[in-house]
Amino acid sequence: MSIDWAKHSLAVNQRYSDSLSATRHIRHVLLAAITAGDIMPGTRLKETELGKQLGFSRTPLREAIAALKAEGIIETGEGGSLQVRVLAYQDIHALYEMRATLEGMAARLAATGASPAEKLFINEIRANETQLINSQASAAALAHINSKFHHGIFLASHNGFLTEALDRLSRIMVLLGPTAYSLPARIQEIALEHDSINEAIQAGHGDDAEAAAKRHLRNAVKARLQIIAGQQRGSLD
Amino acid sequence: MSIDWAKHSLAVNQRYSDSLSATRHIRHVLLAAITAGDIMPGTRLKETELGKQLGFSRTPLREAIAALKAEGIIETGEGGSLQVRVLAYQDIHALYEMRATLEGMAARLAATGASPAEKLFINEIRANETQLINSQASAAALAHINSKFHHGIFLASHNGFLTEALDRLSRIMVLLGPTAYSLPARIQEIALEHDSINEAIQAGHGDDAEAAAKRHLRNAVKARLQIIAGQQRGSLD
DNA sequence: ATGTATACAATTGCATACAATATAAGGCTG
DNA sequence: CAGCCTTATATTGTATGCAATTGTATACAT
Repeated sequence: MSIDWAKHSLAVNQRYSDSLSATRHIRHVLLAAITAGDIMPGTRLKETELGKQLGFSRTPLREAIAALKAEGIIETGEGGSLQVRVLAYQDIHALYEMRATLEGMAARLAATGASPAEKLFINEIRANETQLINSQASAAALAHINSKFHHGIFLASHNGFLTEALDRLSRIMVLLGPTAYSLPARIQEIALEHDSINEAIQAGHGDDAEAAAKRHLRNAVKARLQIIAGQQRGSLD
Repeated sequence: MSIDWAKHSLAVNQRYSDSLSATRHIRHVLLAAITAGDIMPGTRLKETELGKQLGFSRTPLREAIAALKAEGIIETGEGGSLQVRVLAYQDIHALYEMRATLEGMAARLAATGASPAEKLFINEIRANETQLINSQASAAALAHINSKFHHGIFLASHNGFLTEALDRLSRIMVLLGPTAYSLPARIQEIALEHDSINEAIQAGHGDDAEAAAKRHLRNAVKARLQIIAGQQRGSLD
């Protein structure tokens, strides 16, 4: 395998201006590589090889891996070998079930407790998303603004544990591969669903916001299953 | 500080028959020590000292700490120094708010999706709890059976991510100190609240189970605030 | 030809050694 | 006497080396 680590390194360094410990740096780079699909679930990770490629010794590497194992991104195989976690089919349902509950909670709290500034901010992100969709932006750009919209709601919940739990789930979601923005038909649906969440939050209607968020995620899992069905190949050769 | 590490080590070894890697062993021992109150929140942890006391080198120690940092049990101070996480007052509300949502979800799923065997198991734990209360068992024993009751419901939800999230919250809860079982008046209330959760689960009533679990946690946070108020001392000397 | 056993290579787990940084103390100067 | 700078010590961050375990390949026997 030959992965362009510099690409991921750069994205990290831009934000932290090189003043990141090796352990945290490695953790970010590994996450970025997994998110980008450069390292697929099930890939075996060899400490020696990774260390050489990244230019760090095994000690900080192992610490970063210990953290990622605690988060459920990396798992140890039977013989102690390391690999990127492979999600089972039922994990997908469990994952979206959790997200539905937690994002529903976040939307409710945002509707009832967010500050005016936070609501304006969420509304603005939503407007930007509309612009991007109308300008036929790339799937990556749409996925990015989508993250910002959801994350803005998380933060507006004013509950650090909720935000952290949802962030953690988001990181695990990248193990599922391509986002729903690879389905053109789904893009317009997402826009409508985000609109109803946003409107309920702006209006301060907690019940509506929670319901809208849960609906959004029920539809999201449906789209996800569609993507997975499209990826099926090889198993019947 | 002189902590009886052997006590915590033993508890680990009993269950895993000494075949635990140093990293996992250390992680368990540290968690046990924090849970037992031997290491209070805010305590500074020095790697060299801990390593010497536990009889391991700093490498596995740092890996265990990296995992605990990822879980939010240990945090790094400004100069990179390590300390057991100190929860802020508002963290308590956020924590219980999360638990209310997640335990409500777990109770609902247990009511609607648990197998007959799982429901019987939960019912049995509940019966054991009644026995212990009637026999004036210690606060520690009551806290233990309480954990088993809640954990049984988590597992019966058949959602690994939910179970993991709740386990994680439970581990963070130990940072709050003594359990509600130190309040004699609360014990009977807990029994009643557990009963209504259990009955709803046994009857398969999802809505009722969720509502009962949420009620239980709203009362729990009230009791927790009472404990904290009772611990107030020194600040007005 | 297939199954098994043995030897070798590769990889992980742990410990020690070294480097960099933060903290604290003590002396010097204003 | 107070404040700051300097230095020394303590603690964290990183690298390397060694031991033990696991995976693999090859050879031999059935």
